[in-house]
Amino acid sequence: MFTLAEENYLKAIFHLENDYGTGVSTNAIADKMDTRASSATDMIQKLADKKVISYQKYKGASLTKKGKSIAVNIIRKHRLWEVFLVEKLDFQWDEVHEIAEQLEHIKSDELIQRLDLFLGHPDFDPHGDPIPDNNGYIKPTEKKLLSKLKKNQQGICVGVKESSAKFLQYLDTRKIGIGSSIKVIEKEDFDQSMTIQVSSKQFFITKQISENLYLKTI
Amino acid sequence: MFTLAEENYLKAIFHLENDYGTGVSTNAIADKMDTRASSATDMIQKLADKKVISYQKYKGASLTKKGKSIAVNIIRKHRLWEVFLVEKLDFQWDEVHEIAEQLEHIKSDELIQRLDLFLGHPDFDPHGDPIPDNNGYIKPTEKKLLSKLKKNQQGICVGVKESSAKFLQYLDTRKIGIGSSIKVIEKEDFDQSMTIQVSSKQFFITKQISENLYLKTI
DNA sequence: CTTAAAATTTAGACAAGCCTAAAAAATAAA
DNA sequence: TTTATTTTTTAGGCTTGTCTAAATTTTAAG
Repeated sequence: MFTLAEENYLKAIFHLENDYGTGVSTNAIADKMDTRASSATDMIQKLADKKVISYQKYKGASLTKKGKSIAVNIIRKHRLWEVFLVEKLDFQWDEVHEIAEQLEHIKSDELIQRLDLFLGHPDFDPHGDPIPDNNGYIKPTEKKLLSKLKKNQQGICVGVKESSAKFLQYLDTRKIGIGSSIKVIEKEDFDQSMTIQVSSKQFFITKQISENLYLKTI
Repeated sequence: MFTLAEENYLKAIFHLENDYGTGVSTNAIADKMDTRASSATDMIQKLADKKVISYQKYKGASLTKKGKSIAVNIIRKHRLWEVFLVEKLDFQWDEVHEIAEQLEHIKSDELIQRLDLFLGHPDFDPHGDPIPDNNGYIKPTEKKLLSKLKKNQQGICVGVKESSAKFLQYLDTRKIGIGSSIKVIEKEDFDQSMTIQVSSKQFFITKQISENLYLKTI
């Protein structure tokens, strides 16, 4: 069995490997966990002892098959709970992350199986992230960062990269959400800022925004 | 803020005061928490420092107003989650206790408020225990242990005292549940065993059973 | 009322998970 | 390629919550 802290480290390492490739540095982990490198080293050694990561001193860490399976299961729980909070309890999409961070650690396979059924086996969470199935399989989705689009290209918003409450609220006030149709009207080479059109309205957005919005191009 | 362990101790002390009166002994707490008296002493002293129990060495502990309010809130959460598990996820009443033991520690007032609304402000959990309202008020219910009834008296089952899976399954196999009409057919003075009638069927039950079933007499 | 038994507390230790400070290794720069 | 910088690890300490063993207090028995 794994402690709360162990589970959170495994999840962090999973996300880091996903975003920046395999072999995660101690500093990257410490950073993600908002802790010190020395604490991260301690935990990395413990997780290596437990065979959920492979690790060589100074060379970074990678999840083993077992570690990945545990991490994906936690992510599955997190995302299912987020769907529950939004669909059943009428939370806004920017309010659910912290609560799901707690709920994801509840231990009961039966619970998750029944929750999944209750929610109608959803494929995506409220931020557009795919929900791993019971075997840990994550359906690959073709999505592009808005920042990668060129002038006049368009797409449907299918997800957000960052999901902080602040960012989600920013989107809310501009009526941008999952399903919104977004078209690039103008793109500035110098600072990557853009003018985009969302259902007849035009907005000016910075690179920081366009790098955190996923689109499915059409 | 209170840790998981602190919350569990507060809950235990609340139940002990409820069942056996105010001023709870260290041993009783240790017993309930399935730990050693020395560990209980440590925690009792910590809780006293935090002003959630009043405590004098060798004289037992009692919840302060603040401590009681925290304990009741945890119990409220526990019972609401039990309702959710049974009503929405179709769990059996004997399967929900352990999961609710975890869920009761999720920290979010908003969550509980919305869950309560989602469930339609239930008054009782699946074992017949009253759900404290948002202010911590527990509606007093007049209920009697089946063991207190005399021959030929009858009532409606409104709750169970013990809620272990084993006991609940025992009741299930005999089709006894919340709402069942139960009549005392015969009562043995010597060992307090009884013959009871539940919807045309008669059963022989021991004292151990009748002391764990609550009835509303009619 | 004095002694035996039971209940409770204290003392000292340990694991988990974190910290700071310092040492060691790896990487980048001159 | 030698030095400087950054990254990572080690060493030693702290808190929480637990334990065992021993000391102390309370209660019960004779």
